[in-house]
Amino acid sequence: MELDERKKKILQAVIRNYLETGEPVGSRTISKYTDLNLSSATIRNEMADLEEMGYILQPHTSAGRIPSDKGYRLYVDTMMEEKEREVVAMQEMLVERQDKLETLLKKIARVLAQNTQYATMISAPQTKRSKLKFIQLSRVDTHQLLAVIVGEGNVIKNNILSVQDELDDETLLKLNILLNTQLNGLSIDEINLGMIAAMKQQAGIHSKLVSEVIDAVAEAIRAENLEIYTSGTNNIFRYPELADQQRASELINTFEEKQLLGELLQETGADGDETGIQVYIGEETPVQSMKDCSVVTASYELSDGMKGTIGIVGPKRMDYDRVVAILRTIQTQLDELYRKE
Amino acid sequence: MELDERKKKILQAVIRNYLETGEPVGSRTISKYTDLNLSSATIRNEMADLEEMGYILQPHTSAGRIPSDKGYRLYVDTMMEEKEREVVAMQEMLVERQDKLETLLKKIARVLAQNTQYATMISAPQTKRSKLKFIQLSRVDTHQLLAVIVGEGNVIKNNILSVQDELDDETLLKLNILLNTQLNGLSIDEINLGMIAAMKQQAGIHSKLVSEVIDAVAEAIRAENLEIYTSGTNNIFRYPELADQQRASELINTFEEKQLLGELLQETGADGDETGIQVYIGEETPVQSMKDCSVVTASYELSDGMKGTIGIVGPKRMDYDRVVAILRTIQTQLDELYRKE
DNA sequence: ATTAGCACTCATTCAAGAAGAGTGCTAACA
DNA sequence: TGTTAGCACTCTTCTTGAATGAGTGCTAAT
Repeated sequence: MELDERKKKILQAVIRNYLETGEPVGSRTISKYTDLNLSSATIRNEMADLEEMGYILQPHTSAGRIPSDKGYRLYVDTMMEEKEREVVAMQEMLVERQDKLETLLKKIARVLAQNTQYATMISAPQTKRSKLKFIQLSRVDTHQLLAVIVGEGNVIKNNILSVQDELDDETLLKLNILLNTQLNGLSIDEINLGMIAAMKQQAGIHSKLVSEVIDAVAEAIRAENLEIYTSGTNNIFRYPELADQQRASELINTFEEKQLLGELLQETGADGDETGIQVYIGEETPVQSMKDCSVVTASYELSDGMKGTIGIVGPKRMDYDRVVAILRTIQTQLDELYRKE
Repeated sequence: MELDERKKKILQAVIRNYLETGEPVGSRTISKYTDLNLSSATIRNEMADLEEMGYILQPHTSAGRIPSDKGYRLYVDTMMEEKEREVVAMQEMLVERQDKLETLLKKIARVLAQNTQYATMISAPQTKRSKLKFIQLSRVDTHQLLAVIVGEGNVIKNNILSVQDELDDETLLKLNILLNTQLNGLSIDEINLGMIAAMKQQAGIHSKLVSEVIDAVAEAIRAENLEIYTSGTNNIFRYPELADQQRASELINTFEEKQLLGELLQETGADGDETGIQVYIGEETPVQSMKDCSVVTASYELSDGMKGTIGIVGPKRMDYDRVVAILRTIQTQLDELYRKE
């Protein structure tokens, strides 16, 4: 059987209607809703075909039809029209660049959640790729050093290092100079064991103490924890099909634990189609607790190598058009904000 | 009418039983459950009295009784016995002091949630009170300075400051020395406008630029945002009386927004009885969305002035004895960890 | 003061019936 | 041959009423 133009139109009508109402949609509704001028009986025949082909399904014998994952997939891939309107409102929220990346990301998550009425998440750029701009060791206590590490995009890391013996001012100064000249401009990926060994050698005599510090700094730089900010998790209660205890509890847990979210968001980063936007429908998502949801992810890039991902989680009858449009807007906003400088 | 010994015993039995089952408890149950050797009829009479006095109430005419807020209150104030057992398991989780306060607090929230099966929250100590240990300005870019501020307990604050003109190395060094000598050991509360003015004067000629920087630093020190970490929010789904959509959604929202939590936690800090532990039952909580919950808060103190609060949110039939015992353990743990150094 | 007994209340459960939405199929029609 | 009207059928949902059972309040006896 072939999916001709009329069947497509009917499928589209079914999906659009279901997106709005969340209720199974019957043949009579379609007959009136579309401009096809077909009777409900004809629609019924076509719908039976569409069901056989797997694009829609019936919750029970005498109910209307709802889109299957396959149906949504077709819709997203070929029938969707991005909505431009309503997106502008977000712009003003993002115009000024925050000096703290964390603040900016939290704000984006928040605004997105409010705007879409779905749950949102956003991963901070991996520091692995970001280049070191500045390192500084300072003494805060007799046996404690503070290491401040600044990366591109003003990502800041602090670490308190404990040392056995006391460091004199001169050694500290030397160490600072050494660390900066050696490591400046490198990305964390590029700092390997060989380089650290070389640095230890250069540092010369104080071997024991100094190497201890260098190791600690290397460790601090390396320590990677993927920061993820979420917002609007309680939006899931807006959608009855997600709001029952079982599902809601699992979802909220996933959002709280954040670890699984990380995997989901990172997967997107890897799997880059040209737009950086990706849609997972139902079972397609790699996170089990979201099997009744759809997830739209968009990767963003602040500057070279500083990549993160934004994700929006909602019911399968999510307003794909709008969500994709909004994400695209944010992508360009961030791009403009950080590129042109 | 007077609350005699027997009535108290019956009330206690009703509450204990209700804490376990979550179901209204009837006269017959009490008759068997207690060692009073009274028939259900007698119990019924007593229960009628207790109801009249407002300690228990009937969901509907022919149901058993459940404790009222007033009943819980009496229980918590006079009948509770803290449970010692089971608490030990937490100890090993906290033995080693984390170098990052944030990590420690998150961990506490997590462990508490897992241990109690309630939702938990913990506020980081207010930096207002904490004494400055160390300030450092560094140049990260031509027009950007990084201010690192370390307080007692190794609380670290970073701020990127933007400046109009360029600062030469010498001025920067001077500024650093000035800031440290002037401000070291003071708490943020103590840094007032007069002091800042004096500093500007001392800094001398470069008035414009320098005063700009000093203002920015003062601002950075002052900027107060109460950090709150939460965990186990989805535990509320374990308790049917909280798990319906309306309530659950509101609660989860409160936990996500965190602002209201802040007010709740701060209130506790102010209102210090000697143990630092406080119980809010039902309507007593200042947060509207928790009117069907009970909240137990405990303040902790890391070192002089570094005070924060831990909160546990659960159903009114929360296991008060156990929760209080656990919180008390944590208090002493933190105390030992930070005092003896 | 305590208890046994009994009538009464009310939430909960279940089954049966009615209503309504929507289908599939057949037969008629253009 | 594609489209449509009509009708029987299916299945969910809502309502109703009866049965069940837990638990009470009250009265009378101990």
